[in-house]
Amino acid sequence: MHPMTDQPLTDAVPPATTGTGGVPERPVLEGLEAKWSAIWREQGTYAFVRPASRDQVFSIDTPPPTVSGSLHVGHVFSYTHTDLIARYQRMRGKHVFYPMGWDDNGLPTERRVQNFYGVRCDPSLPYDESFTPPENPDPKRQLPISRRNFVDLCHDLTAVDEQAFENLWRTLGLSVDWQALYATISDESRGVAQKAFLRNLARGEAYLSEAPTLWDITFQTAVAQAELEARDYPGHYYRVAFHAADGSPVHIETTRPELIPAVCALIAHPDDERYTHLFGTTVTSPVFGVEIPVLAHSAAEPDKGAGIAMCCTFGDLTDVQWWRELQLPTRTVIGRDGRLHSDTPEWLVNADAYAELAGKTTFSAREAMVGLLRAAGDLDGEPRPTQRMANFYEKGEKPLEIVSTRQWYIRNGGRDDDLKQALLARGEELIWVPDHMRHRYANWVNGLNGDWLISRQRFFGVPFPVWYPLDADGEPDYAHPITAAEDTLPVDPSSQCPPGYTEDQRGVPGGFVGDPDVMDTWATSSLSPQIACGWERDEELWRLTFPMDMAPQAHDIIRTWLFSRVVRAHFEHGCLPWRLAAISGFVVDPDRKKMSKSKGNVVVPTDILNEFGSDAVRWRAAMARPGMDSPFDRAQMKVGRRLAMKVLNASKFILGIAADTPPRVQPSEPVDLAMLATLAEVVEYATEAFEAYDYSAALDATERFFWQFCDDYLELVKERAYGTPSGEEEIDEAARDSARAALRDALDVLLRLFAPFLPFVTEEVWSWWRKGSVHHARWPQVSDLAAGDGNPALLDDLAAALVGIRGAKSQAKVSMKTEATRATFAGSEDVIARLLAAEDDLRAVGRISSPIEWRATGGPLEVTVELKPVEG
RNA sequence: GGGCGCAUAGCUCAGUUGGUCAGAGCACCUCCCUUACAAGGAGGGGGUCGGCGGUUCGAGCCCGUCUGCGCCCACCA
Repeated sequence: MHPMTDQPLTDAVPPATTGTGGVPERPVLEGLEAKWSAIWREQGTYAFVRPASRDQVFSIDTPPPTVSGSLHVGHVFSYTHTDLIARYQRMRGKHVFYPMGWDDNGLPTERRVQNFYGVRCDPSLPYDESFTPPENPDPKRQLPISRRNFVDLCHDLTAVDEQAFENLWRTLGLSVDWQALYATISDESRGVAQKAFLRNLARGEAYLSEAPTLWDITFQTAVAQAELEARDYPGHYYRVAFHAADGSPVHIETTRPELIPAVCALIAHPDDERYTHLFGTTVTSPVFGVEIPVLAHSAAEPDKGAGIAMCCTFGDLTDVQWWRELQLPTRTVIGRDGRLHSDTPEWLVNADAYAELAGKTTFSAREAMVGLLRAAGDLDGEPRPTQRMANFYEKGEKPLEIVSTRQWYIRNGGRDDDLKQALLARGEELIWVPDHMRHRYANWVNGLNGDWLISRQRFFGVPFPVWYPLDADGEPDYAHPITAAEDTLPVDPSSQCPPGYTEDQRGVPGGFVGDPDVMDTWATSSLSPQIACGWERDEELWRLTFPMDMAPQAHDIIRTWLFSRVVRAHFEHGCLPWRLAAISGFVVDPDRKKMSKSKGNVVVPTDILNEFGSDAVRWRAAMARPGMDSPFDRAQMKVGRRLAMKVLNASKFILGIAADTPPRVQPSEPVDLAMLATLAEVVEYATEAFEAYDYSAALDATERFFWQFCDDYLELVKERAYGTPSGEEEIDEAARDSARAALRDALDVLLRLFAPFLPFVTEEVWSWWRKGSVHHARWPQVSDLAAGDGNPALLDDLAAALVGIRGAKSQAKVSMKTEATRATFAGSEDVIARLLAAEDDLRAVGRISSPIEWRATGGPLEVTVELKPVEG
């Protein structure tokens, strides 16, 4: 089925073969991405082939990117980091399960569809079969369309977006198995999300509750704690007088005077002597004359504002706490659209004044309220400007309101200490790379103050698979939801009817109504392991891949995606969803600011991939260590490009000399053995580094060796390997073949060491002389290198000797090919002894025409060179 | 306010258990068009390893402390 993946791992040094392409005259980087990504696709190079047992598998919970968003270099870097590990594991012989997912449901897609097509969803409209989107969309005047038409457009647009994402990933060379592709809006994903939800519900881990909820007035949906973002928000302090029974004023300070009609208590700290005499008494509110109790609560902070606060339903989360713990009445004035109710609240004593506020936005109502307070003489002094932090929905632009709504929750330890401790223990159990990221998890779990709100009052998402029976008055019975049977999933309760009912009973007394909400996108993506690994749909795949090996992701979604997956797996399977979390840093702009669209500092990945090539960009990504933020620097890309080019050129050179060296020919010269011994150390080091997920260290060691290999070793053995000595000496075939065998073996190993980082050039070179894909070649081992008793120190000595020779020529400002008529090497006995073994190579590279003089001085290496005077 | 991380050449960063550890690349300067490579090659200048204490025969490396920077969380009175 997959010819490339079914064949055994390539031997370290297979019989020399000439690849189909052969070595080109002038190798180039251009076109390698297109060429090899097409071949990999055709040959199924990265397809997951199921082995017999779990321990042969390395499975990866790939982050499903939000396809309605745009990718920037940060994504390119972090996905590359995952791919480096995947490729390493594959070369180690693991069957790598590396799926890709598209996160295409949810609010981001809805927003993009609204803007792209100039439409909005109106669930009350009927489906229009002949609907086509407006030709000239006007984002300001969005065309209302039915829910089904809207969802159709969401599917249409995500399909286009997903193709662009796939193309980018293929160009970047991600070795994902595109057969294992999933989308969070697919039937399968919806089925998994609904099934997991029903299981949670049956076990009491999910529940429906009417409670104060953080509410975004723009999107008109509830949002979860994990989606909050505290931002600076300018406002004013208003000093407002309430009135005690004896008429004396009690001043509070507020930034939201428009909430005065919603006040249900004044609250101060029990120990605050300024207010102890008022506890248990009542005051009347300004303008509206409502009688308000003055109460004590320890959450009141004496040094904040006036030290006594007005508690409204609801201004902030502290209000919710007071309202709950002091059992205060609910006096809601702000609606789901963020405007004050048009109807006058019945608890207001002086109700007429409310007409000034009714139907207004909070902003306008505030202005009007200040006018009323001023007129009543209850505004003390002038408003004072202030800058405070307010909670925003991370995708929203207006501060969140708190409104009481009925929502679905999943328990997450926010209201249950036993569960919290169990989830903290899961965080302890998980291996984190880098390790300190575990603190962010613990920090977040410890700070939870409520369960996980998963329902959203939106349209493009996974519906809740429940209906509610309607009583004789047509009122839903929320306490007894009708759940879908597992074998009917996925279901859409707005178009399908519950078991035991018929469609004509929808919405009529005694009938039923479908739950209108959808799950938040995290409620689906929290099940990415269950979706990708075939939970209860493909038992064999599940057994082979779950729990997964690695969860790669960036640190910003530890509190959302990582935590929610832990919660779901803990409930459903009683284990972690993976062994290890690999946390990537961000790519930041040169000023170390996070890249974001609004700052205009985003670097478009396709641009740099086109300009420098994928291998170059991958090289730069690999330089960013796990978890470290990395500033974007265009100049660095050039370095990666140079490396990729160097691999092509050096390989071409080596293969021109050594491609046909028979396998039985083994290196024997001390210089060659020294080089191989050094390379063996690199193999050892790089392997250890990869085992510790430190791809940067593996690359660093490989690259360091490679440059020295090119600059020194290649130059040293060039002439010997050619077998064309300049003098009249006879060709030493054994010495020549030693160099050729060493070059052959070194290249073979180097290509494999570089393969995870530079998949395109290494595959290209591999194809010149090897069969199969380098990406299925076995990861190199020390035993691949016949280094014998080679001494790595010799290579360093030679490097120092070369610096001496080259330095002399450089200082004389002459060409490197200038003849040296005399050369003296003085140094410690050890060094001289070692260098003596390479005398011929040194003479060749230095163009030294006379015998070298050696002196053992015991001091550091000193090189003296006499140069032939330049003629003319 | 709580937590975490970082501070080494102009820039980006390595420096594994304390003993050639003062390094690499970029940038900069000089030179070389050498038959793998001019989007190249060779050579070179450049840092009191954030400050102050301490442990030690010896400290970028360990401990304490201070300063600066970044990130996460909390913070609408």
